[in-house]
Amino acid sequence: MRADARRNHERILAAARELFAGDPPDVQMDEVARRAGVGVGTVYRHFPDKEALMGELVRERFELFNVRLRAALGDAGAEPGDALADALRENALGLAEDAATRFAFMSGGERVFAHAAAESEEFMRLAEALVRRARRAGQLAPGFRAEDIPMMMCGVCSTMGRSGPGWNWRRHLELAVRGMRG
Amino acid sequence: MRADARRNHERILAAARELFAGDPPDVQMDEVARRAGVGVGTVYRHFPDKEALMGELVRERFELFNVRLRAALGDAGAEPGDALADALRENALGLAEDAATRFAFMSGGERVFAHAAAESEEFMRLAEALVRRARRAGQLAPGFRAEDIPMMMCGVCSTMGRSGPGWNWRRHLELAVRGMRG
DNA sequence: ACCTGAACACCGTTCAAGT
DNA sequence: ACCTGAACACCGTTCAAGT
Repeated sequence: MRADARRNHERILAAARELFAGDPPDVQMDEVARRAGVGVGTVYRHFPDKEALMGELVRERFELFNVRLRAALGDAGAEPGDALADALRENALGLAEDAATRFAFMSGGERVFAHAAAESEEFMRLAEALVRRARRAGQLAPGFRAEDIPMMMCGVCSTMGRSGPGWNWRRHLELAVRGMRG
Repeated sequence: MRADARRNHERILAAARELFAGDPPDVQMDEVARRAGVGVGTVYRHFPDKEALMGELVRERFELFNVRLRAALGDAGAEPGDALADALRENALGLAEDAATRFAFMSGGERVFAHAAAESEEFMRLAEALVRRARRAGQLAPGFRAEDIPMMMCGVCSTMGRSGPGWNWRRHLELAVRGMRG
């Protein structure tokens, strides 16, 4: 990839992140191009369509999730149940601060997740290892599975950035964590 | 309201429900009009815009939710904690079978909920009464509040109709219910 | 190789004309 | 009062021309 192309690629992603963090449903491709300082055609050269742009945000977020899970796995000091719960809390916080990616997660279709397939599979492997450890230590509810984690994180994500009396994603997360632990 | 106008109103809503249950993001207003057997202008005469159409779906769903909560309140036989949990299960099932309204819930903005304000306030009153009873019976987790219910239902809703390994809204719901109960 | 932006297609919304 | 649907505006996407 030519140097200018690589720079454009990054600029387009940065522009998308900034704009989607603002008023996500109203983001236009022309606007992304303008903010990135390129023509619309260039946006489409790098990302086949709008969904692909969102897919890349999701893929990068999974990479960040995985960094946290790996750190939790490497941390031999903490109680396994706490290590898992804290990793989920940190990941939730990261997502709460990234409205652009939340939008991609919630409104993106299959293709968005297909683009992050490798990273989400790695996520599941790491989550399974953490769950196994916590289970052995007797710190999880009997029927809980690693596969429940994406659902619960998706649920907590769906309450982020929404307003309403009593709406607080941290409370929601703790409710879910209580369901996960014994 | 004239008889033909009332009939059109119902037809438009029915058409919207059917179409939004199919491929929600692709539903067009022209298509709603065609299926309802009216002109597009008539759709707009009855509903100021697309969001208003979704708002009405949400409002009617809250009415159904409230029917269940009232029934649970009236049922003196069951344990209060079970009465609450079962009402939530029934409401979740209703929503799971109604993809059109799920779309309205998840992708609708503030206006969608503003349109259902009266019904959602009634929902909170009923939920608070059920929670109070279950709390007195010692059947809820210490910090749980009625205000947590919309968050948890929103979370479970966000996993409905999505596919993925292990994705099952009933499991997600039971996880949340375990967090709610002691 | 890669970039540009005018042009096209599609769909939400309006409004002049009709009953 | 209410209905109709052609017309308009907006925005995702393409592609011929450029470097």
